[in-house]
Amino acid sequence: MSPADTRERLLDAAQRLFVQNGVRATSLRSITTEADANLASVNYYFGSKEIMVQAVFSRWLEPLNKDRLKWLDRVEEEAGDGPLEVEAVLGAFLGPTFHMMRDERARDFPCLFGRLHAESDELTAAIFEQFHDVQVRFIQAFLRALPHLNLPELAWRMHFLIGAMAYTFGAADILKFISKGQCTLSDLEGALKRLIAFSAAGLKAPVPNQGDTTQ
Amino acid sequence: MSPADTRERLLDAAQRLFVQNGVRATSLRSITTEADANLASVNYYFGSKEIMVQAVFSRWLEPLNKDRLKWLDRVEEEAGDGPLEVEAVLGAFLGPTFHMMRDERARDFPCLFGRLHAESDELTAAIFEQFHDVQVRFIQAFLRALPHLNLPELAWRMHFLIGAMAYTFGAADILKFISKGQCTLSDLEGALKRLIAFSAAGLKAPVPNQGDTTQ
DNA sequence: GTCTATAGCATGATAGAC
DNA sequence: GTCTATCATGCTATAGAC
Repeated sequence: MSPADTRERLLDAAQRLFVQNGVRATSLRSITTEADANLASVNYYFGSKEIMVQAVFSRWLEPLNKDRLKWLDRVEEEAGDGPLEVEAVLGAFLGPTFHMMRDERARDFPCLFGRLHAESDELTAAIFEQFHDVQVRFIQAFLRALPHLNLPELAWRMHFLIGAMAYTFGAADILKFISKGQCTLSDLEGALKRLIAFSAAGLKAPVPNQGDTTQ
Repeated sequence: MSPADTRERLLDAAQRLFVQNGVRATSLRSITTEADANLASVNYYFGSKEIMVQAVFSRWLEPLNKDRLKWLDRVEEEAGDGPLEVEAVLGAFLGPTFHMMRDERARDFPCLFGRLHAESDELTAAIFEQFHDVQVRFIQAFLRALPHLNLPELAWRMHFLIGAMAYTFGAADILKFISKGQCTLSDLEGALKRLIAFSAAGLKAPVPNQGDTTQ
């Protein structure tokens, strides 16, 4: 059932517990117990809790971001010299995360990542550095798809978009609460479609009048 | 400078440290040191750390939610029997939070609350129960302002909206990162206007075709 | 590679003097 | 109300047997 390799079992167990209780609140003891491994194994395989936390995140974040870029490559290729569709760029940005939830072992990673934002640390800062390439490429793509936005306006709207995404995964229980149990994340296609529809409309909205757009 | 009352000083210090380091990671020792009070004072005034955490949140959340309802009363009154404007309902929902940031003592509460979502607990569940009235009233108002949405579709969109809001306050450093330092939360009016424009467009967007809308 | 045992430290809570 | 001192517990990390 679970992989034989202790190192992988530790990562799986840590990920599961991080989702449930947060990174800080999860002890090495609970991880090694859950992984059916020895307390000392974490330090044997990783050297410290912090390095292990990094490993938990990098394990899925790296392929996830590669997926996003590959997907964006395809979208840009198909568009050629023509206009770039916002919905397509959004699909490249959001799709891989939703797709990830079809893989049983990666399933709870989007939830974990959604929750990470609140536990910001020196630790978190290191993780967000992995987004540099994705950030640069998607800013370019969005600017091309949304010629009515300048960089600061786009930055605000990407921020709202990322918030909506992070919250969708990290706070699914609140969705259930709002909808009186009628909405859950289990319909992944529907959720993705809804998030794209919502944020495409938000991104396309005209910029409201104001004085200074740089703050 | 700081209020003379120890109890208040403890709440202020706790709030400040919770924003910086998270609730779980903040020790009673650091709180009492920051508040210039004795280690035993937390247990003297509150009985336990958990009760104090509740107090930190209730202190601002209660007036905040009352503000939202009063603001919504006014919006509904002005609309009379006519149509209800989405932007006005959004103003009632979001405005009080932004307004709160003008009060020096409450300033970092929206950030704290934005970050809370990721530290969900039995503790958090109790806090979210304070939203019952606000939730009921705003769902009604949004349904009236957005007749093309049914409850499940609205619930999804409110979820996206709350995510964007929580992230705006809780992850302002990421906004700075995306915009290469050009965007900050310091222009509150601008931020509120942008968030309303973005989410009004998202809420108004037509519902994309799909089979089942209940999941 | 896996285990036990434990060092060294920080935590929340409390008892009791003032 | 405020303080010191301390308890019991839990934590990360490591040393060293097997």
